[in-house]
Amino acid sequence: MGNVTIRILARELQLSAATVSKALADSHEISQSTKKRVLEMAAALNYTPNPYASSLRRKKSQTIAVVLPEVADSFFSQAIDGIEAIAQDKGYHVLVCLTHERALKEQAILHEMLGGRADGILISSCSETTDPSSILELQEKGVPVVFFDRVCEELDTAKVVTDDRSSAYKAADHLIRSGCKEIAFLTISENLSISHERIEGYKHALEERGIKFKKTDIIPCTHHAEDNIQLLKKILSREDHPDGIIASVEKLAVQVYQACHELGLKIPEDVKVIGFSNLVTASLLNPSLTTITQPAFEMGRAAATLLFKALSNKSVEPSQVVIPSELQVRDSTG
Amino acid sequence: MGNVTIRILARELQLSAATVSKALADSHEISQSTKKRVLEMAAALNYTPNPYASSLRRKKSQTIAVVLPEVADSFFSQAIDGIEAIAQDKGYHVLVCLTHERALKEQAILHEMLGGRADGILISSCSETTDPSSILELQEKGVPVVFFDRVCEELDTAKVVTDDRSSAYKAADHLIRSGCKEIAFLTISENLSISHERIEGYKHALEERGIKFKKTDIIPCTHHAEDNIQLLKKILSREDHPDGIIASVEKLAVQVYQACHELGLKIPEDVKVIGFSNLVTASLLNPSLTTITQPAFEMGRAAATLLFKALSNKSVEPSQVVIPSELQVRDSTG
DNA sequence: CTGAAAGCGCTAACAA
DNA sequence: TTGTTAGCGCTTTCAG
Repeated sequence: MGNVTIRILARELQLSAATVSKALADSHEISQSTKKRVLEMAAALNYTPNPYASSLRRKKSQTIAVVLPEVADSFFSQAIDGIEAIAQDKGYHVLVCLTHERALKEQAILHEMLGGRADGILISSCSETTDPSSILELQEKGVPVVFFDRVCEELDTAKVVTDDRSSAYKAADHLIRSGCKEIAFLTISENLSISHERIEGYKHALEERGIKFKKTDIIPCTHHAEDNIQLLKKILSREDHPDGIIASVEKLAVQVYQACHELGLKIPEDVKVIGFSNLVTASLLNPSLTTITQPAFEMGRAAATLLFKALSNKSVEPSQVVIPSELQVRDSTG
Repeated sequence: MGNVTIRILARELQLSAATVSKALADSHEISQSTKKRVLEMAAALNYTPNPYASSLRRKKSQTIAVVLPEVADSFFSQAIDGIEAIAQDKGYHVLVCLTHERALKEQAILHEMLGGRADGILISSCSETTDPSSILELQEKGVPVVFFDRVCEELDTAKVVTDDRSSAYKAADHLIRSGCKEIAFLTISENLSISHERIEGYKHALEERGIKFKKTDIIPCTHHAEDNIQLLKKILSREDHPDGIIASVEKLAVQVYQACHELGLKIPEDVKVIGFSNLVTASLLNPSLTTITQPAFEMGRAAATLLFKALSNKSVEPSQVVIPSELQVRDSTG
């Protein structure tokens, strides 16, 4: 590889490696003139530091890991943009680790993080049950962990969430006001904190409006689009199908549209639809989709900001930040 | 940090560090019984290797870097999913580096990669001009670089692209057959290889159908949605506005819809639209959007596969893989 | 202000 | 089959 190392720079400059290292780090104990010489030589020889040597020595990787279910989802990709904006600003790298909604994968990733690959972790947990042990170990080791969106309630970490419960309340309330009598609630996993919160908000709205909650209106969906569409078609083909649907996950909203299209059902006449979604195309859909829009980018930024605060303070305060979502009424509930 | 190291394992087991290291690597020169003991002790003490020590020593990071403009774009996020699927399978990590379409940022990232942070690089270059020097240096250092989608023509690297030229040809041809007389072509950067290819295909179709190419029909757009929408509204407000639009970038297709909505223009009656896009919602838009759908996931997979081939072979053949896109005719050109 | 020495945790030669 | 030794490239005392 014949790489240019600090030693080589030092030899060329007739200096010690230590001095060169300090000069490159802009240490105050090095004279301006030496710094200048070092920097020039570094540029001339096209020196690039070996990050791993530095990490090993300093026990810091200048890297944060983002652990999340997938990236092909508007919420997550926007959140990554927010995270990355902060990280880049702080001179940190972002390792993206996808769990594909598999608890085992998530555990493996987190366990691996114990090795010190990342200085801090941002996580939006997968829909299967989260095993808190690795998280706890990470915290014990002083690796700050910040949950965002899909948090783990049992854990005492910093968290960034949106107002899931009241958003779901608003969604359900809006549907009821629009005339819906039976509202189905689509979810991917009931043991996910946000699902739970959202279901509570939904229930609350029903209660308040004197509609009795039917357990069968909570529709557990899968991660397979086709299966969901089949299921939705079955439900929507019934004589007494729901006249309102809340899709608590972006993808599910799309699938409802697909199912309706295939069945020839009219939105909002036959069924009104509202989705938790960050789709840029929401307003362009046929019909335009009423959404609960989450502040994805801001949540990413906020989570990263909390993480870096923990990283500098060394004190990991388990604060909780709530950034409100917004109900955007469009034609699908009109 | 009191981390469990190989030395500690060795001490507990009354073995040498080397033996433990080899046992953990499942080396053939270690007896089964010793391996078993080591593994058990490692599990008992919850040992996790320090990846940076290993990287430093082996001069391999087990990490690949993906350098791309942004992640909040269906093409890129799907491509990442494809890349990650392969990387995870090979036991590699994925560092996502965003350029935000800034050439300087891209250069900085690539330069930094010279330090050995990643064993290989996947890149879809930004829309500003790419400086090939860092890429060349990386190649000289034996770091394989694979371009995908937005390739750099001057560089002799492995590349994964789609059939941009013939796709654009098909798009333009389809519009002409649908009755369009003047077709605007929206692009974000003309010095981007794919823009160039696509424009060529577009020109070719015009020529073949006896429509004279007007340079003013190539509309250079920006990365600011609002600016683009203003521009589009200006163009579409003209008496003699184009009756067909090819959006060569996913976001631009969405912006055309927005501009038309705001102006009250009807798609496809007033203007027909076709977009290079991987939007899952394309078929649900109002009206459904005719697309050139790129094989994003497959391109990601293919690029990663090429990279790993280079990583194992040590021979970086500058092969070029072309995966065709698909014209999906929908109502926006009906 | 500069340098010498030590070592982060791991692994590759080489020896035993 | 196991152990000894050395060192990846960097940073951090501590001494000069």
